[in-house]
Amino acid sequence: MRLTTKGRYAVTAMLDLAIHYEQGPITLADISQRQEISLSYLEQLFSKLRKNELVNSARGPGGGYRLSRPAEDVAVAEIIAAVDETVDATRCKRKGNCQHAERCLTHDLWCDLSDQIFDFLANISLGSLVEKKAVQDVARRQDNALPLNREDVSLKEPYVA
Amino acid sequence: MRLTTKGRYAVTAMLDLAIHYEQGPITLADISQRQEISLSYLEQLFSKLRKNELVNSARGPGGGYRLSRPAEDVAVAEIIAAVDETVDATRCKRKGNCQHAERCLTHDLWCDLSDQIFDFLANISLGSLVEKKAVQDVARRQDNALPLNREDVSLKEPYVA
DNA sequence: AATATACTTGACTAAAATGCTTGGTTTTTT
DNA sequence: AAAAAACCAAGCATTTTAGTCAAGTATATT
Repeated sequence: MRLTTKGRYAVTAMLDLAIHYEQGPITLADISQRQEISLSYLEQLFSKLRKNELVNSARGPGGGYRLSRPAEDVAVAEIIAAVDETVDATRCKRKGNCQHAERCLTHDLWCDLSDQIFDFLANISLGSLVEKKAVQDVARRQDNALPLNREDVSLKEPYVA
Repeated sequence: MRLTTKGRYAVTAMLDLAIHYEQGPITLADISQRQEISLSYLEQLFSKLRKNELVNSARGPGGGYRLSRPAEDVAVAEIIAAVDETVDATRCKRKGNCQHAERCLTHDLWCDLSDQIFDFLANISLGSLVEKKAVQDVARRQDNALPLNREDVSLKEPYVA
């Protein structure tokens, strides 16, 4: 299983989209500021998310990204798979050729673990995360810290990390 | 969760110890040949395993390493924790200060996942692995490929990777 | 039509982690 | 004494990570 900052960033960004779904297309600049992820890194991630049809994009002023499905139908496992390409704890990509042409001593153990992790993440949807109180609290804090709306963009000061 | 080759190597080496427990102290050179892990890397891993009291060492000819407890009482999670120092999927080491002084949007998700992985690995003992047929088959293959005993070391040819 | 805004692509890179290697030293047995 | 093993420390080459940067292309507003 590859579980790196990349996958975490992708899930965080997708959750941000889910939370602000009502507000129409969300720009990467907004996500960048709220979640403190560099804009160009987000661009890379969203390129993959779009190719995996997890988000739709709209160009031009007023554009941005939206979830392409209801948040309830998007599993965390899908998001990580979309950006990390693999959800696997073995070294042989489950082929069983870890030691020469054959399997190593612990091959089955890592396969079982991979299944376990995948099942866990496959059964958690963005929708279920949005409903959690802890998530809502953090989202409220982030929105208050950076209260940007399309109506009063002029009010905001430049963001400084 | 850090689940790298390091942790996999450590578990594999410990499983090798468990399988050959009857044969008295096992040298790292034996493990290195059977499991195809470099000797000096094994030394580093076993330094940590010893500090965590998972193995006992004996120096000098006829020396080597043994499990310090019955294989049934050694959880895979302990081994990985001993060499990787952490079994954690969050970026903040569970402190909840992932975003400035506060928690990030997905903090709880990664905490839950870490717990899940830890529970899985905490409930698998070396003993339960030794009993598995797949493991026994691989072990038999490895022993046949490199039939070194303390009695006929002179028979073996230099190992070539 | 001009412009602002948004997305796309690809090359590049600093820093960290990984998996070793080298070169020793001690300790114990024979 | 010689050999076999554990023990230790420093360094290193490669790969991966987590981005940045630059130069675009596309779209919507005005």
